[in-house]
Amino acid sequence: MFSKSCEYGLRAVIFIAQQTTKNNMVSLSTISEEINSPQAFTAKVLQQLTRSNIVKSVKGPYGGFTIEDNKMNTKLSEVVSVLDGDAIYTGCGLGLKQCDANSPCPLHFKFVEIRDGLRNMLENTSLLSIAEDMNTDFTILKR
Amino acid sequence: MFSKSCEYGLRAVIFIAQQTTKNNMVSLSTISEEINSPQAFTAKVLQQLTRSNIVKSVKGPYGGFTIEDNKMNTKLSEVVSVLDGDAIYTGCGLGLKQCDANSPCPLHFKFVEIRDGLRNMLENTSLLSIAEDMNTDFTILKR
DNA sequence: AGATTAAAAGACCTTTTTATCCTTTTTATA
DNA sequence: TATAAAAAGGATAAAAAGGTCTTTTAATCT
Ligand code: FES
Ligand code: FES
Repeated sequence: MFSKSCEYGLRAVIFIAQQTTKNNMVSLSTISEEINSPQAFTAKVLQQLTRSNIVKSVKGPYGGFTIEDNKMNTKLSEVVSVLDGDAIYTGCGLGLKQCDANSPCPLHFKFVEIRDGLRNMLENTSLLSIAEDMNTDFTILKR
Repeated sequence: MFSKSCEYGLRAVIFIAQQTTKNNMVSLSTISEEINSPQAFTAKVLQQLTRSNIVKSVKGPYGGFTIEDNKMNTKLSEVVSVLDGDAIYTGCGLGLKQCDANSPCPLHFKFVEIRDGLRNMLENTSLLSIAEDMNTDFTILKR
């Protein structure tokens, strides 16, 4: 479904969001331990999210990653879009160069339902809401 | 969503199914032209589908690929499963080693809905039904 | 100022996926 | 039986994804 970059990125940003609700700045090494991801590779992913202004990075002692207040309502769809592009929201399920309801592939109408379901789910899920859920439910970010 | 192998495989098998309803045996070169896919690569994919007994291949002059009557009710889910495995039906959206409702990731319950929607759609769509649809609707397999 | 801490950036390596080429095997039919 | 058609199979190559390592930049604390 998602690339490894995107999986790590989502787990990382969710972890950072959750820690942000507790006012904790978290370092790369903490993140990669807590989400069980390769550290150097995760660094690359976080750089992309930093450049996209989804997370904020702070260098030096006591530095790390955090999410600014007004970014806590970032939707998961934006994170996916930054890391995997938006082919997943617009692409043809059978790989035609573009998806077009006016000359659809045989799977188009069934596929678009699923694709839109995914997009709506991601567009309606903010980092803040996930972080709040995590503080009440028992959910995990590593296994 | 799907790998290139799977996209080509789905398009190929759908094309073969449609031609099968007209009693046409189709050659690799015809298939790769009609679905606009790299011929040699498509050959590899069709070999997998042949070994999985989803399509039948016939060597020699007037040979090619066809689908036997009792295989026309093969579901798209089986084709996807052969070519991409079933991680797409069972895997965690955030990439945890396994998806488990008893210790779910923060996206689990929202993700499972989408994932099951996709699986149900593919499990309920047979080659025959797609082929029949194509004979009434205008749909395409190349662009 | 100098030492230390931590992220950013870029070069590099490895594995997997995608794709091509060429030879071999099978088979229909002239 | 020779020939041509067509799939099968193997070797290889190119591209993309996944991952590591080293150097640079920035912040903090003596
Ligand atoms: S054209 Fe294939 S999904 Fe829309
Ligand atoms: S545990 Fe992540 S989707 Fe089920």
